[in-house]
Amino acid sequence: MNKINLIVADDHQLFRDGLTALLNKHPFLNVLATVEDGLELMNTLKKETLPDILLLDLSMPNMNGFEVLKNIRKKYKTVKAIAISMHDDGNYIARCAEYGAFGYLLKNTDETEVIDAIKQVYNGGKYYNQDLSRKMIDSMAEVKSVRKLTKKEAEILEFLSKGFTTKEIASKLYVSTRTVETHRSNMLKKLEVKNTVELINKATTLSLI
Amino acid sequence: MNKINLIVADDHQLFRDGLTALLNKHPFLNVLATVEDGLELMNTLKKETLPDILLLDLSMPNMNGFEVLKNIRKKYKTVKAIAISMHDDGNYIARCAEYGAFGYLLKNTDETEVIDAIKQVYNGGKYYNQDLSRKMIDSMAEVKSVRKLTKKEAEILEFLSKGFTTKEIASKLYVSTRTVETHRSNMLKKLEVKNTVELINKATTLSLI
DNA sequence: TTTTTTCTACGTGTTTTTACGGGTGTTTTT
DNA sequence: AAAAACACCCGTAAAAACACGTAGAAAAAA
Repeated sequence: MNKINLIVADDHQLFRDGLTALLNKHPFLNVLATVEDGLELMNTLKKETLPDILLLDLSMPNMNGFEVLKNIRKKYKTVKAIAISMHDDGNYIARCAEYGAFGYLLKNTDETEVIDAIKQVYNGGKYYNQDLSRKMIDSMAEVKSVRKLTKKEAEILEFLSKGFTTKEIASKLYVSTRTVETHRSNMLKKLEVKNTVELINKATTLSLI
Repeated sequence: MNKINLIVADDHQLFRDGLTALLNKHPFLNVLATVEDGLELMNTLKKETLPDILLLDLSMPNMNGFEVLKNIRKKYKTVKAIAISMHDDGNYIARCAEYGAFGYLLKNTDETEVIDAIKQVYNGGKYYNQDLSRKMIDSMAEVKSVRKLTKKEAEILEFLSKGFTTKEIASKLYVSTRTVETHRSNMLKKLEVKNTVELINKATTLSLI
């Protein structure tokens, strides 16, 4: 059996190194490289041998895990990504599945499960454990009903989440306050909430923000 | 030189195991146990040999790192805690210092720094690197100026952060909406912000919430 | 090229927030 | 023990934000 080549992507060096130390105890695994964000990853893939498996943290600076997944699927079809996240969140999981991740692991999983997942994915399978699959299905209904926010809406949401007032946002975007209010109000309807604080809370849990 | 006995506390098993694998490569370190939350830690300390050093994640369920630090200082004076957090946040660091942590490390530090910190603390020193110390000092002024929120204010803030409206909160607490508004407005002044969203943002970064 | 969606904006009536002020009881300082 | 500071409560009036409907032009999708 050939060695399985891996790359580990996570923004916390300690986690990265720890995980590598852990993986390296297994003689059939070979960690080719570790990177701290999506950008570095893409550069590494350009230059080095392609790995069989990519262990990918979702929350990274520069280019997050979701972006990475999209890119990988386009440019490096042979690389199979397994997401590693600390969020036990149906929406995250669903998005990973959608973007073509071959597996999803929680950071509070154990060594055995990681190894299992790697083996399974390497052999052509997928690894989403039951608990996670259920969460994903639960969140589906909700996510679908939300569709997406439009560009302008997302832009305004961004400002709202930083605490800017309607007036401030209007002047930044060179539109009338009414327009900003309309966009906000449309978002309230889309997400079925009643005020800005709830909007931001919900947008956050749906990772729209 | 005796071996340095350690306990690792973190809610993510993979991080815990990874860090342990990493520490165990060093012959003078000995990981006595790993635990996944503050409660389990306190139980372990009750029953087992006391460690020299405790590597302590701050964000854990059941009993978080800050609570742990308080307890440690009361009951187990010989155990020296080093906080390991992913938050590069002056306020966190300051609170750790206040509660008697002997060091503060970021999760994106490297192996060398961890080992350094452990050695230094074991030998009677403290380990707060320069960058962090500066952040702490920066945040000091701000934190002090904030004083504390009163009970009622904190209560109302809690509701606000969950997206309840003024009216809803008023009826929950059996006071007029005007009162709720007054409290909110006082908080806005205290934290020097201009609306509820900013209030919640700031309260969060100051960990008042 | 139709059709649909998105972005922009307005009007009107309602609700919420803000600014300013006042009152009572409790705790802290002097 | 008196004075000062704080915490909590509420009112009015004006300003801002909001709800809800409408609607045209531009952009995207079919």
